Amino acid sequence: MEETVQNAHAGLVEKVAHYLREHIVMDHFQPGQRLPERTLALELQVSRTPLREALKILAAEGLVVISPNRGAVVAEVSAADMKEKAYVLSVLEQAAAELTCAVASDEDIAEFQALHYEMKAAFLRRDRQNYFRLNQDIHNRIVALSGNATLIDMHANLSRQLYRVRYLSNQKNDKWASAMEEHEAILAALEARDGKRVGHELRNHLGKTWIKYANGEAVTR
Amino acid sequence: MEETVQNAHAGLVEKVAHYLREHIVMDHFQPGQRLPERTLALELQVSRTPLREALKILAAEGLVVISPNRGAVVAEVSAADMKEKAYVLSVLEQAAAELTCAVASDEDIAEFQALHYEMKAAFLRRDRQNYFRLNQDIHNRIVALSGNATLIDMHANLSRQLYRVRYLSNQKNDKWASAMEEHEAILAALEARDGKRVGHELRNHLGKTWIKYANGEAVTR
DNA sequence: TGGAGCAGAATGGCATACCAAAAAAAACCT
DNA sequence: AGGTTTTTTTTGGTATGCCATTCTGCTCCA
Repeated sequence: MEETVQNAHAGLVEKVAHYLREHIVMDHFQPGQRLPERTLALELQVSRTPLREALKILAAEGLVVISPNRGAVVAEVSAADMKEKAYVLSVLEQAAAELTCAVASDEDIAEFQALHYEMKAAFLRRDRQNYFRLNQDIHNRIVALSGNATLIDMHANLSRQLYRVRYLSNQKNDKWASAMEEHEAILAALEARDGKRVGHELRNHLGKTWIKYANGEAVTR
Repeated sequence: MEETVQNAHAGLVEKVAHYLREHIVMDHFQPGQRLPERTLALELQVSRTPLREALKILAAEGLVVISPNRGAVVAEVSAADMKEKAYVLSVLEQAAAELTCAVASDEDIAEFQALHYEMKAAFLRRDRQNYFRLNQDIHNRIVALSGNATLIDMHANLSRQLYRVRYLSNQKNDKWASAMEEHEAILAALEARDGKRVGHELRNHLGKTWIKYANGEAVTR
């Protein structure tokens, strides 16, 4: 865990790990694809040592799978896996929401409102790109405000693993309008600082999103 | 993540990681204690390479902290950290319980009953050791039956990190009787296959356990 | 006497070399 | 020609060495 703002000057393995994470998550590496150490090391202009260490980290995060004497492979993610992860994600967000409601300041709520209406603007303009970004932002902020570092880390981790799916889901979501409505409900509950309700709405919202994805099949090879 | 039954013959890093995990979790290494590569490698009779890789894994799991150019240190666990983790643990167990109730077979429930009454026997004999073991067993089994691998992994991970605290908490728990009562309630809800209720009782149960700990201060240096 | 500065020792970071296991390819036998 | 065995090549696992950074404690100066 720990999420030192990485990058910059810190260790090579962090950079490598960060690089690989991004590429896996953004789907530049296919699931199942092998990650041969020498080749990759050559490409990244680093030696095998930091690369190997980075791979161990990614394995611990569940993004790659390392088989003994067989090396690292980009983790296969079945629709079932995604559903599982999404479920846990929703559970975590629900829990975070309850905490957040208990501690959010007026300014925090105001910021949620601001983000929400920005997002609504993006929705009205059919600007999926910004809608997606703001949507993510709101969800992350709900978790961030919870103040529970463990929760935040785990959420961030899951969120990363679902990024790809979530992004694609956003692109072709035909029930966009209803998703927007659900967000209205979330905001309303936030304004009322009703933790249980926010949690419930969130869980409902996320559940729907993912069911939509799961049915539509997708991506995962 | 990933929890291949490891051990046995698999890679050296797995063995080293497993060894360190156990020792950290069992409190054989003090929080804050440095883990110098050369020294440790010498002790474990391995070279620095697999040790370093093992440390990266443990860092990803949150058991050690690695600072750039400064090496690995057993993660400090403040009472606040523990409370955070315990909270998330309770959230995960609650979620797992709901799933488990939905899928548990009659045999599964029977096994819960069996374990419960074994535990009750240990309680009546004031056998804290076995009480603890059975208690853990029940909680783990509830999660295991959920069928959600992500949830299971995350729970196992958190559970490890809390092992030390939980163990000590068990040793000096003066509200043992009420804890036992809570477990009665959990079993009853399980028998009724009332997911919501099991989840609620579990969350309540765990919450109390940890509050007891947090007040009593402890361990954490 | 106390603090700033400066060796020297300790330690982590990265690269490389060597070994063993597995996979691929080639040769051989039927 | 097909399949099996053997050899070669590839690839991951581990050890070690060198370099950079940090830490320690000593010296020297105010």
